[in-house]
Amino acid sequence: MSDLTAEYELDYFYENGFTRSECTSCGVHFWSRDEERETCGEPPCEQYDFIGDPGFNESYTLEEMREAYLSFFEEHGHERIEPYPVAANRWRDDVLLTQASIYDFQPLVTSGKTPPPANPLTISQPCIRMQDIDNVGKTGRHTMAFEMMAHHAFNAKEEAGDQYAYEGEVYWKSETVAYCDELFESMGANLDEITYIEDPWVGGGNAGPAIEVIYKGAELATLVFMKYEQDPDGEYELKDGNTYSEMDTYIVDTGYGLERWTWMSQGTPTVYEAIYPESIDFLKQNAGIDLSEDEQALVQRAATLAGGMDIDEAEDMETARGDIAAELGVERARLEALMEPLETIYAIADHARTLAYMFGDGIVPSNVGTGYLARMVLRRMKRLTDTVGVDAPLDELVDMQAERLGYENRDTVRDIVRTEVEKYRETLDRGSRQVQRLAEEYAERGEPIPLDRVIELYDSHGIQPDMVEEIAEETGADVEIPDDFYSQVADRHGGETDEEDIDEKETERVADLPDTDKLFYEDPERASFEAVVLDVLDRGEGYDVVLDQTMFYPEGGGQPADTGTLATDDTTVEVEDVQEESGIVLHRTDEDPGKGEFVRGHVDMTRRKRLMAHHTATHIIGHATRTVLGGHIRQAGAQKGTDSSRLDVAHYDRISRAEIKRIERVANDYVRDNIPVTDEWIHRNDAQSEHGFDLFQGGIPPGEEIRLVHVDDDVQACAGTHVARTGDIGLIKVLTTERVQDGVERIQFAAGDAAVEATQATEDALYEAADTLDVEPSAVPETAERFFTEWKQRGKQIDELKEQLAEVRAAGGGDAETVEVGDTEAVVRRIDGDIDELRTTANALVADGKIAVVGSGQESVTFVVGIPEGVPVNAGALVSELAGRVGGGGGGPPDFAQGGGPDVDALDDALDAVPELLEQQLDA
RNA sequence: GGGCCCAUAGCUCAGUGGUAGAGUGCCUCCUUUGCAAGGAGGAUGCCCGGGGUUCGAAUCCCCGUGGGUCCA
Repeated sequence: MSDLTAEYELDYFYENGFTRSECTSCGVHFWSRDEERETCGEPPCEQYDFIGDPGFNESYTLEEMREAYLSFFEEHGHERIEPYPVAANRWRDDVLLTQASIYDFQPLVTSGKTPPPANPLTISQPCIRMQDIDNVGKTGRHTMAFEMMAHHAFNAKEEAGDQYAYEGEVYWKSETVAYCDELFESMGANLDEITYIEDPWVGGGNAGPAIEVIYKGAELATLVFMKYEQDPDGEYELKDGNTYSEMDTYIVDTGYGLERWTWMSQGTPTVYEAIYPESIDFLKQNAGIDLSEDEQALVQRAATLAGGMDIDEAEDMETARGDIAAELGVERARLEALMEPLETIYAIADHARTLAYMFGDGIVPSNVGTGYLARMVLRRMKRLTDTVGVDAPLDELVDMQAERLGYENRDTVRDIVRTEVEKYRETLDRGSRQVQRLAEEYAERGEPIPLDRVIELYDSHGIQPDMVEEIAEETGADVEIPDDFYSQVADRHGGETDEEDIDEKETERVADLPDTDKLFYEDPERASFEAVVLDVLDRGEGYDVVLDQTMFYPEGGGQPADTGTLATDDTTVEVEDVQEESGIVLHRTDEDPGKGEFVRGHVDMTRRKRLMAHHTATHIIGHATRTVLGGHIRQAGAQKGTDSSRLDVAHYDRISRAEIKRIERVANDYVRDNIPVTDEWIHRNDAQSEHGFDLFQGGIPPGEEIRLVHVDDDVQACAGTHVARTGDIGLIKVLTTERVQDGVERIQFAAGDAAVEATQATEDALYEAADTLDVEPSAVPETAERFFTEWKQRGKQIDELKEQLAEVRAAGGGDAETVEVGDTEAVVRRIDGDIDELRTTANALVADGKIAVVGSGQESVTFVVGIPEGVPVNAGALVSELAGRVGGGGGGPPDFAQGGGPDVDALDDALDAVPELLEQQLDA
């Protein structure tokens, strides 16, 4: 394993009198101005050294510290960049949440494909790390939500020339450490106390040397120097066991925790009291937590030691708590009773802030993706508030944070939280009823509740095991929840199949051809064009024709490919499909037009026009939906077609019929206003800074220049073809909505001719129904209702009549064959009716104290046998015997049985045998 | 994206191949009456939709629809 020791030999360290030492406690290497220093300074090697004794000259609020940092780097030649959303999946598809500022620039900027918005730059990026969820509140320093203040510089090796989106070196390691020192100095920190720990960094396919910056027991910054990428043939083997090679680009990636810096400046017992003091006060008061001075002092002393309460490092929380109690000379139980409510309060505030970021940035609760993570956080927060007795509504707590963070969609955020809390309440209600039933069942039996039932409750119904324990105890049932409960749940999911996406694109000789000139953007209404065949690739099932230029739109952005023809003087070939591979348009044809030929292309414009109408309509429907339902509406997928299209949007509730009507009306207003649809190619950084991330409704386009399509004030990055004016669409008709996932609604609609056709189809159905009912179309609902009611009444009437008929039959007469069996009269009879008639007849006979054997032989044979109480005949056995004679089977309880078989011809013989069979049973 | 669970009376649910049930609510009557309640009787239902297996399906199988939940 290569170590990167040489990487840390910075000129800056030598020029400023630093010494490299090895921590006597944990063995890491670190640099410090203090040559006597023995430990690295980070917990657990040392404890917090600033509680009650701030490490900076002045006390800063969160907002002040953010501003101080950003303006410091602005003054040092960095451009300030607006933060990105916490939902990282808005611009990349490999992660869900933003976990570091560098996420903003992966993968396109770090790989050098696109330029950074500024170079160098500074930013304070909101981040969410779900993996810290168990530490939140306990260590005094962990938060799920935090802002990573950072400065970044993107460098490319001189010899790489201009093949990347940025050139040359801005600055590298020494300058980065110098900035850090200078920032500390400007805050009035004692530079002698700072340690720079060597801690190589590996992550996300990249790696490089990195430095952890420790001051007074707290890690305040990480300076990462990204310069390697994962490479199976690479010469460097790093700590994750993979090999890496050097990249042409090398990037300064720093991270300064805004919350830690604020905390350091205030010296409060925990970070939480430093960053949202008013929330903590409010929650404490609401939960009725009021500490005496002694208790306050104890809490403060415990806080300096709380660094050891890290679930990732501590053996278990109880032991860690015990150690701290011992150190303070108090009982563990006393410390726990004092600390736990506080820790819960801290966690609640952090959960609220996390949710404010998530919902504020447009995440919608769901059973998938970021929406699921948000749901988990919200439910956990609800449980925490219940535990500690906070009765303020969650939407208010989240709103307090959303206000602080300056979100403008606070009404929507509150609405989402309320809806989601209500959903959780329903789940809990449903769950507790189920657990109640289960517990009663097992309490009655005196058995413990089996574990797999508890696992099922959790896995299928979202019921936490401690809820089962609680209810079981109340009900008097036993249940045991093992420590590895959650891993047993995980086992149930076993065999998680990661389907491998082996998508071997054939780039081969296509790569050498020039990019195809796309004519369809210039004039999307034009059908014909002329071109030269640059190459023809035989694909076995057809040919891929490469032209120098084309009017054919290749499939992309949810818009299907054009079809049409290519004609030479000799032949005409059909274009069946069109795909694009790295800038080259491949026309799939049935015949070979001939390489080097001059062709006239003709696009099927009927199809194209329908697709264009649907594509523009998709933008309009999206915009209308956002107008009607709120700014959180975001495209979650789309597919255009010639007859209809669909748009999936993220929304936290079902879309009502009334809302659909409003969406339809708003959409058609845009059509009626006949607004011009315009497009422009602009630099992605300009597009992003002007329009934000809502641009990327349909995915993230590659490249520096991106195409924007404007429809009124709706702007989207889009490569598709559109109508010239919204009026060209003619009409937009919403067809259906369905819920494709929790939190995702699919809107299906038709545009233009297709909308007229769809409306006609609906009308046809209505007219047909009206015709059948012989009423006006407008009377159909009323008439259908009347018919349905009448139909139900008749059903009841028929039942009554059958009953009467059965009584009449039972009273005698007809072709009944009556035999005496022992002391009882038996009636054997063929009634060609349905099973209900046979049953009611048999029941009526039994009520008269007679044995009833009735059979029906319409399409198949059915028997019903009824036996009065006290008569020693087994109905089941008799039916089974009779049914056997008609080639079927049957059975039932001893007093009433049914059966039958397919052989209708054998029915009468079977009935004739009944007296004999009855005698046999009596004799037996 | 994947796994699992659920759908029966207005509501909450039982019913694992053989005559659709309970509690609650509803209606009528009685008792009592300040309210609450008590007694007797009654009506509850395309057992989510569509196919299949079977003599027979609420029940088993398949496909939908709607809802829930866990995981990535």
